Amino acid sequence: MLRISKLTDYGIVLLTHFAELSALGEDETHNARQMAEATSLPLPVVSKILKGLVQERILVSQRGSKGGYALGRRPEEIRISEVIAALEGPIAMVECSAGPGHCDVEASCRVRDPWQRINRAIQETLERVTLADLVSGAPGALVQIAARQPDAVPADR
Amino acid sequence: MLRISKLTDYGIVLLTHFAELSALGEDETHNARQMAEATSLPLPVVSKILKGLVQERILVSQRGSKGGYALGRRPEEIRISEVIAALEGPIAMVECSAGPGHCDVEASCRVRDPWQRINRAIQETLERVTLADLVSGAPGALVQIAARQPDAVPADR
DNA sequence: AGCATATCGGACCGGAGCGGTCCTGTAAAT
DNA sequence: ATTTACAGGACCGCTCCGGTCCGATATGCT
Repeated sequence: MLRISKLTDYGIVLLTHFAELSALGEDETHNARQMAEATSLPLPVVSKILKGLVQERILVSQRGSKGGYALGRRPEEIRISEVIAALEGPIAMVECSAGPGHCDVEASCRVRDPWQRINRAIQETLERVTLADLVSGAPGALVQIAARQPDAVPADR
Repeated sequence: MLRISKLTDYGIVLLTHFAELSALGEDETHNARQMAEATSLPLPVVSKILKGLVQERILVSQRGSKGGYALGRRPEEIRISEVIAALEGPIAMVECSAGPGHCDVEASCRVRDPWQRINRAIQETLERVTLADLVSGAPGALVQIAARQPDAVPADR
């Protein structure tokens, strides 16, 4: 299916919401519960995703009481490719693209090199899209919250 | 990981071999066993993949004794995107890109539209690469693809 | 100091889908 | 009629994903 994982999809939604809040001047940290409520996503899932994004410095975290998360950089500096890489590892369409040693006949493989190029093309496409591109337009963002119901998870309320 | 399935990867390898045989003037049909031996892949797997490729007319099949498979079109007319679609369904990075009805709040979703564009960009990247590009020793086309600016992602800023 | 809050890091688990096998039916050649 | 080979399934183990939970740590407040 050539799909990204659901977690990554949710991650984009969460980051979009962060960017919207940031655009409104609310640059303080927001905790996981607030983000979960705003996006209608389960809290544990949100928590897991935000943790993953912190490790790649896409978000910065503040522990303890009054703690929470905030964007680590400006939305224009956050590329979609980075988000995907943070949440599901390196972008590699086939194993052998991620590094050597994944295939025992890679020395003689005739398609490895073409795959590398295709992979690069996709990667560069994803690098050209930033978080700022996703939130642009559509003023009146405050009312319209990026709420996505997970279709596999029953609404637990 | 943004990866294609192993089956699809094998499918590309098999098709590459078909194209090479075709370039040598050997245009007869080749049966699954021959292809399995030539690529060192298990016969049942090869059989399964070839069956899938026939359904999308990428290969044509000949039943019975002396039967086998052959390319359904010229290598220049077989796009990688078609191969992926044949073996693992429509190219959709998120469920809601594959069609309506996958998400119950898609009407108000703020990130759906951006995802559609990203999805299209990837799809078009994959459409630009044909089987002929993969077998040509000097993949000039692929270099161009990687360098080309895909205007498919319109900067909507 | 002590308590409450909230992230951090990891373990844990059920289910879906993938990789892979096998079996029965059918078409074609000898 | 027999043999060959594709067609179309069912089937199954295994991995990985989506999702939950818990203990540890860091911070703010009283």
